[in-house]
Amino acid sequence: MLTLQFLREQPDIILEGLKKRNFKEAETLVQQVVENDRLRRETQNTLDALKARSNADSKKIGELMKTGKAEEAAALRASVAADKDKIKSLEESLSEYEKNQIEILYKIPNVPAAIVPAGKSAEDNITVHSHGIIPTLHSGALPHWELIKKLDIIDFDLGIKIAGAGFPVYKGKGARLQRALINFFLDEANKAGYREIQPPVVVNEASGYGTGQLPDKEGQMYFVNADGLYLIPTAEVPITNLYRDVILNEDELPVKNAGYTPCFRREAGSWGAHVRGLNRLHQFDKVEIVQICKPEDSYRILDEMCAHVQGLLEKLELPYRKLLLCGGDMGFNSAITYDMEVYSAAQQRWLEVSSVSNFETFQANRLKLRYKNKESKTQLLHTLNGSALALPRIVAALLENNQTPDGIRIPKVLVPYTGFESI
RNA sequence: GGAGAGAUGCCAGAGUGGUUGAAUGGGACGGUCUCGAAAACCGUUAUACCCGCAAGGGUAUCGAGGGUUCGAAUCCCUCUCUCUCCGCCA
Repeated sequence: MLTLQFLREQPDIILEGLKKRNFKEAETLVQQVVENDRLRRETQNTLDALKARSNADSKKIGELMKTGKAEEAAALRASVAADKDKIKSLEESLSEYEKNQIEILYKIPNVPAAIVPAGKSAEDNITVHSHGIIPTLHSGALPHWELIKKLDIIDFDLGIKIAGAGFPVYKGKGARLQRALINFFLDEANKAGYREIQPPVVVNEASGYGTGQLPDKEGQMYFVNADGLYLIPTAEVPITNLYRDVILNEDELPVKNAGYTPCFRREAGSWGAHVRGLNRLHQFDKVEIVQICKPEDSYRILDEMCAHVQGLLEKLELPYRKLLLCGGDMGFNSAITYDMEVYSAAQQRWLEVSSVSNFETFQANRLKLRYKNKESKTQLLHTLNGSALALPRIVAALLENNQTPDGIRIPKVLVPYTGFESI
């Protein structure tokens, strides 16, 4: 959620930035906020003055009663009663303006950072870095959905039997590979200075609003009706919400947390081509890294986080490319996003395995996440997060790229975790 | 699932209708004292919004929402959450 101050003081910068997202309603919405805000302030002004008068009068009545001047008190009472009616109607319109303000603000996406290119779709993203060699596979090489059947390590049919499509069952070396990757990612995060967090995998409504999944993406989350809880689509939600309504001290920054959780996504309406096998699931595992920092540090930290993710991919010996997303392909909350994609050799496709974003104050404003600066003024912080990493597509790429006629070769760095060198 | 208790400032905890944004204690911060520290003493210690160049002023907030009243932390209603005991249970 953009801050009102920003909207009020620099609407031109916002409109200019939102053009890069190809966000058509920008002008209308910004105008609405500014106008609504003007009316809100006007109303609050008269309301406050009226309340001030009635407060003072009430105090006077108390004094008059004490000194036994009942008649004067009665006269004042009448005038206060009259004010009260006005106060009530002004309060109603004030809360109407406040409600409008939130509703409009929820509809305006974050303003892209200066270096984010304009664009409409994934085709306008910019490849800023690539690494590794795309492997040439032996003849008879298979896509991962064939490999997992042949090796009997990941079973979609069993998942369908006990849950539904998109909930695979990992078996034997398949399950152990999952556990190995999770532990590897967590250990690497720990080495990089992240504190490990194990959050709940369900969150309440307030948390959904805090990180911006609600109200927009309501249909994308699984919802437990009986208890009003949402299954988390990413560990970003619980881990960032730990800091909802928090004022940090400057010396606690930056906050670096990381956590492994299963992630649940309904992916409503997004099934079809290109989503075979592990490419898109309803439940998957992911290690997420989350940082909270002072505004002036966030772009340095964004680079640091990207470097961490790239390091993981390099250690896993996976060819990858790093994309700077264009305005139109970026998430609603993000000011800038880098995607990491690995090459999946049998599918001959790039697969997104990580998304590293700086939200600047956009999330912090909703979360009321602030810090006290040196002048002991409270100021909004910046939040960032990134996948480090999401498992299924990593597994898909590992299986496809590392297949040999004799089996799947496990990357060296993982062997201490898996306890085996090939599948 | 059954029964009960509670929700007040950073924390603990008082306050049952009229200068109560809120006693008191603790913590934290600043100062005095000290070579330094401890102790003691003094002081400071909320957030949001509005008006204002500023100084400053106003409004709201004692879980949330509504009601009674000229006036509510205090009375009434609804909701939420937490805790305790019992039950169930990894």
